Formats: sequence, C-alpha cells, structure tokens
Amino acid sequence: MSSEEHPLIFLLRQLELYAQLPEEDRRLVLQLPHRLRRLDAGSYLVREGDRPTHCTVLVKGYAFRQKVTGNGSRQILAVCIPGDAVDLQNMFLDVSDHSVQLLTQCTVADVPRDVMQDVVLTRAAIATAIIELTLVDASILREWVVNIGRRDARARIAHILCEFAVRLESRGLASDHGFILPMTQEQLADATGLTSVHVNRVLKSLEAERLISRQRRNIQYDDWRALQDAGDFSRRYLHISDEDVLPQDY
Amino acid sequence: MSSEEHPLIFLLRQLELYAQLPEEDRRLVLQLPHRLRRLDAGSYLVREGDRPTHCTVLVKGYAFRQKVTGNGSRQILAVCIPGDAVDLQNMFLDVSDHSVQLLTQCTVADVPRDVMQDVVLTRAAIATAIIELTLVDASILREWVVNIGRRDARARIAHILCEFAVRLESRGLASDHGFILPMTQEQLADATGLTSVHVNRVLKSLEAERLISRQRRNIQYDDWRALQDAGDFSRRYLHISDEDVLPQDY
DNA sequence: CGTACGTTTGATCTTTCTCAATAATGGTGG
DNA sequence: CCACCATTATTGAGAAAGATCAAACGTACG
Repeated sequence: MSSEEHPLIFLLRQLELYAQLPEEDRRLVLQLPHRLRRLDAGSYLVREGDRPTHCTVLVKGYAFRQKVTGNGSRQILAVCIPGDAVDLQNMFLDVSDHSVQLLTQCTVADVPRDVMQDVVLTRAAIATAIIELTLVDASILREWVVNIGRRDARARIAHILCEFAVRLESRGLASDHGFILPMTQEQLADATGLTSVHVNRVLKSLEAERLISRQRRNIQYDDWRALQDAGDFSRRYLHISDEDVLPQDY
Repeated sequence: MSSEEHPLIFLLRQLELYAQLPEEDRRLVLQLPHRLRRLDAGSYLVREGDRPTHCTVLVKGYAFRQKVTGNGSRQILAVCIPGDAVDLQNMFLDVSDHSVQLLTQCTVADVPRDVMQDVVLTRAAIATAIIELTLVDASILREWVVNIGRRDARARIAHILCEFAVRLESRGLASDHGFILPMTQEQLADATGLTSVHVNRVLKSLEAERLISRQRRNIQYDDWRALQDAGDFSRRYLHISDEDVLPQDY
C-alpha cells in the first residue's frame, strides 16, 4: 500500500494545514492504532446521548452532524468530508450532544478514545493542530448561524454552495468549476433551515440567473464571483490560507 | 482582597467544572499575569479581522459574540457571562472571525496570548478543562443553529430564556424564579434570527399564557416546566452536571 | 425637563411553508 | 435487458408566520 493510500493520510494532511508537525509526530499520527470499517449511507457513527469509546476518522465518503427537535424536524449542523475526525467534538466530553450520520457509503477508521486523548495531551504540535481544527469547526458553525439567522433563502443556498466549493477544492475533491453535491435537496433544506420545496425553487432560480448550472447533484458554478456575491460569501471564516485553495476569480 | 474577589476566580471555577485541577494548576491560574480594565457597554473586546494579542477574561458584566452580514444585519452568536474566557476561540487562530462587544459595563482581565498558550500546552489538566470548555461552547452553538433553523418564534424565545436561566443559575447569577435579562429586545431578536417587533409580540404572548412575567428586563419564569416544553428545551447540550444547577421543577 | 433609547401597537406586505400531485431517476430482481 | 419500485426532484395553489413601515408611548439619564 503506497503512503498515498494510507487510511489516515487525509487526517495527517488536515492536521498539517494547521501546525507544522515534527517528523516524529507525523509518524505517530500515521501509526495511530485503528480499525477500518466500511459502512452504508445512512449508518450512524454517533448517536445523541452516546458515550463514545472511539474517535472516528472519515477515510472516504461524506457524513453530517444533526440534531432532531421535539416535534421531529431535523437540523443538519455540519457536513464532514474525508480526513475529518468526526468525534473530536465528543472526545473530551462524556456524552455526545448530537448525532453523526453517513451521507454516502464510507470507509471510516476508529481510533480508541484514550489513545487519542493521550496523543493530544502529550504532543504539543498535535494538540495545537487539533485545537485549531476544533476552532475552525466552531467558526464554520458560527457562519451557519449567521447564514440561517440573517440571510434570505437565495443567499443561504448560494452561501452553502460556496462553502462546499471552497472546502472541497481545498482537499482536492472538486473539479475545476464545480463539484458533486453529496446531498439531496431535502438534506440541503435541513442544513439551511428551509423546506425542500423552497430549496428546489431557489436552485432553479439560481440556474435561471446563470449563477450555476447543474445536472442533478453535479453543480457547476458558472459565475463564481456572482455566486459569492449572492451568498454574501467570504472565505475568511474557513481559516484556509489562500494558497491552499484553487478557485480563483475566473 | 479576599480570594472571593480575585478577578480570575470565576475563570478558575469554570475550569474546575470540567476538570479536577491539581493545587499547583489552581495557583497557576490565579497567578496568571493580567491587566484589569473597566469598559463601557458597547465597547469592543475583539473585532472581526483582528489579530488578538491577549486572551480576555470577563470578570464582571456581560458580552456577546456577533457577526454582521454584507447588507448590515447583525447576528448574535453567543452571550458571554462572568468567568468566560472570551478569546479562547481566537487564541490559537491568527485572525478573529467574529467580534465581541460588551452588553453592559464590564471589568475584564487581559492575559497575554503566549502565556495562555504556554499554560494550555504544558499543563494537561488545564488543557483538558480549556478544550472541554471550547467544546461546550460549540455544543451551545449547535443548539443555536437548531433553535434558529428549526423552531418557530415562540419556541425560539422560550428556548433562549431557558438557556439563560440555566446558565445564570449554574453560576449563581440568578435569583430563585427569574433573572435579569442582560439585553434589549432588539439584541434578543438578533440572537434568535427575528425582528425586535416580533420578539416583543412573542414575549407578550408568553406573558399572556402565564409562562413568564416580567418587569422590563426582569424575567420571572412562573411555570418552568411549561416554559421548557414551549422551548423544546433540555439542558443536556449545556453539559452542566445536574448538581451544579439550581432550578428544579417546582 | 428634554433627549435618546427602548418598548409597544396597528396595518399591510412578503417570504416561505404546506399540501398535493406529477415527473424523473437510479437501483433491483427476474 | 426490462419492468417495477422507491427516492428524489419539480410544479402549482393557497395559507401562514414573520417582516416591514410607521407611529406613539415610556423611562432613564444627563
């Protein structure tokens, strides 16, 4: 197996986005004991109320965080992409406050919780990277609050499309002018506080305005600048340095 | 000055909610070098885009995190209460992604950023507490996303009132059946993704239903059980153990 | 005692939701 | 390969929650 295919390589790369790791720490990360699992779309990685025993890393595929309200409606809180350590949120807390469910068929790696805690508490560089990663997740969450609380439906959808574009491109998971949206319109609705019917209408109108075009889940941004404007989008909150990101203004 | 009045005592207490600190670490926290400042309501502690040099601890008074959208509307992201370390969010990131503004006249303590980083990276117990604190903040933020994205106005307001009640009581900052809301109806609107006009109407209707009563900012919850039900509120996401909290079902 | 800010109220308008039906699409077993 | 089924996407009509606009009323504070 080439190092390119190492299951934890995406995790390592993500950590290195945030902190320079000494060679020893890099080895340590790749040698983290773990168990690989392949799971179907819809499987739960974590359920609200669980006491997690592992920290799960997404090796391949997509997942999302969610909570369900008392009257049964769902809010999606974040979308996880390959390399994301899904349980950092819970690693230091006893009980999980939300669920994580797979969007697609996935390969995941389970790292024992105590090993992960130990690494974080003894390796300063890794601790720094993990803390920064957690803070970036929080920053994204803050932007979601703004998006849902203070932007109209058109801007919300444009904004979340921009976010996916930048995040996916920063991991080399998008093509030049577009990407495959890893979710249904109903899930998009649950992520933006709208209904699927309205999401559909907004998508169609963004298409009619020629900001995007699409073939089913395949989104092309035909006018990246205009899409960002429509979504009031600035990549600052993602804390990704510019050189890590591909999409220029073209 | 008695230890009760030590400016960092609220910070220490908050850390100890999340991790057992050895005596040495407790002393270390209280002896953190800091500069005290007294600031008026409306002052900024952090501005979006700043490169913070200090980690500011709220000694007395209230503050809130906010972001402003391109068209000028504001979203409040969190309310900070005494003992909160306002800049943990930014301590490990170079550029602040949101602003922090004072709700009331405040006393704050500025701790140099590098001192704080050093403490976190060398004292495992303090690191654990700080990480957990950050994760609890993220959990609260997730609940805010749910609140704004998937609950109607009445539930949103009821929910945020419940959250304040529990958080304030857990710090001994509330009286038996109520508390002083540290914000205007307009700020409440910016926290819940509503308009101040609508917040006013909802408050009046909660009053008419006898779930709360109020004299200006002084909120009394007359029927705590019903208020929780109306707000679909469960304290789990606050990660406060039950014995730390006062309000029982009475 | 007047000014600024916060609260309250009414009338009207818009965005988004709800309900309902239809059309694509992809996957499955035969 | 084809027919069938379950999801997902699309469209229309009507309803409702909440926004907007405008004005009046309180209250604290200099």
